[in-house]
Amino acid sequence: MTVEGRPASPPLTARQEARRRRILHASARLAGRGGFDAVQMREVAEAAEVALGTLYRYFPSKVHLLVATMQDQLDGLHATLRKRPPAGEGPAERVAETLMRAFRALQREPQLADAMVRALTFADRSVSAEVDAVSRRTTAIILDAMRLEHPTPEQLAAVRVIEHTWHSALVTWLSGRASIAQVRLDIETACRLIDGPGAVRGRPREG
Amino acid sequence: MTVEGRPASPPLTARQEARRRRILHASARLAGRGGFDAVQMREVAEAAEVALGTLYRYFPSKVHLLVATMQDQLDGLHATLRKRPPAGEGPAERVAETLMRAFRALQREPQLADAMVRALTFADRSVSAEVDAVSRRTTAIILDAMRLEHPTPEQLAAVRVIEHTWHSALVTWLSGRASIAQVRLDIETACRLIDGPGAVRGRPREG
DNA sequence: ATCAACTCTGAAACTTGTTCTAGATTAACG
DNA sequence: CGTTAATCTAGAACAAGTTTCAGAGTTGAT
Repeated sequence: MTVEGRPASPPLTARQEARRRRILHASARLAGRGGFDAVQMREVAEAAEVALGTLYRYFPSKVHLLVATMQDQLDGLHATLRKRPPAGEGPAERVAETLMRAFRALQREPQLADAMVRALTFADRSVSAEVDAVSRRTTAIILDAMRLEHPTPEQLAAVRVIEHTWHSALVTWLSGRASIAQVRLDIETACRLIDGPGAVRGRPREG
Repeated sequence: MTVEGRPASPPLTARQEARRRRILHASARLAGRGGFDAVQMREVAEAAEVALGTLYRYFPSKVHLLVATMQDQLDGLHATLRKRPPAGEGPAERVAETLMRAFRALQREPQLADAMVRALTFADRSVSAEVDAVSRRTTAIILDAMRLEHPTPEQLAAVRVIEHTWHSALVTWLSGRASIAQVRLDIETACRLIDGPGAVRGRPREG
């Protein structure tokens, strides 16, 4: 409820920006080890060389902190993906390819992924603005991969379902209830909605 | 980590069964008021007239308790649905109808829904067996609604995506980031996968 | 009925997220 | 510079989940 985050509000001084960075960095590093539980506010504060009260001024809760960490990581991912766009033939293929690439990135840091995703799904209404920001970034990544001038309403609806699937599949994988292969299958299934019933008449696709 | 739950293991005595019931009842009642945060272990213990240590012997964590509460509620829902099966024409329609009915049930107790769903998505590996049980119950409800003798592999894949969508849409609704109308749309979109590309060319068939 | 093993109770202790306070630092401005 | 408001620090305090422990109560087998 305090401040921070939105590029509006008082712009941060250089030292404040540096503090914010140190905090996010410490958060990601601790998360990279023990996952959600290892991100302990006292430890984050200490690692970032910041008082506990200051940490709470920048991020009003542990969930806020981890969601902000996720925004950070997603931005990095989006930039990476832009540099090497997916090569698939149709929108559905490209989206599936992009998401699986994102998945492999998360696989390299499963504990970090765990921390971020748990925070995201545990977030209550007080974090909805930040969670929404994460959701918008995800949508942007998917739409980028589709590379369509004018997505139809059906395709936009499909994107929503794909996002739900991506998100939920991630959760089941992180909690050890689904394999990567299963996740890929789920994502590919959801992506079939993109060139839905209409597109089937165009061409079956392959890959 | 202790015991409990699985119908295997030592069968519970009548008094133990009664304690378990009191605990689940207290949990649901408290959740029905303030949601996840209102389910405080000390209060649950007091309301169930059980010592705190005993509560933890029955349910090794708050998350375990709430997931067990969800199993309970789902069983009730499944029984209700069996009594009045969905009336839609095709499998997709019936599944969408069923899920929206479940949704309305949750709408009547939004705080309870919040507590259960937050617990479910926050659960870590130590709860995966219980979470899996919830997932199986959900799958059973959907397959019931489809009313197919031999669902194809594609349809089973569709069911997985529908479950993901249901689950994730629920989360976004509970955190105030999506309207009921939006949830309905998302579920209907996912349900289109059931009579997917194959069914379009062949025929809906029902059994 | 008796003994051993297990279960339940009540209460304190411990952990970690969160809040609060008093004083030191910093930043903006004259 | 000097002042004033905002920010930061160190540390105590509080809240709720979880653990632990000693003793009372139950249970089951003999």
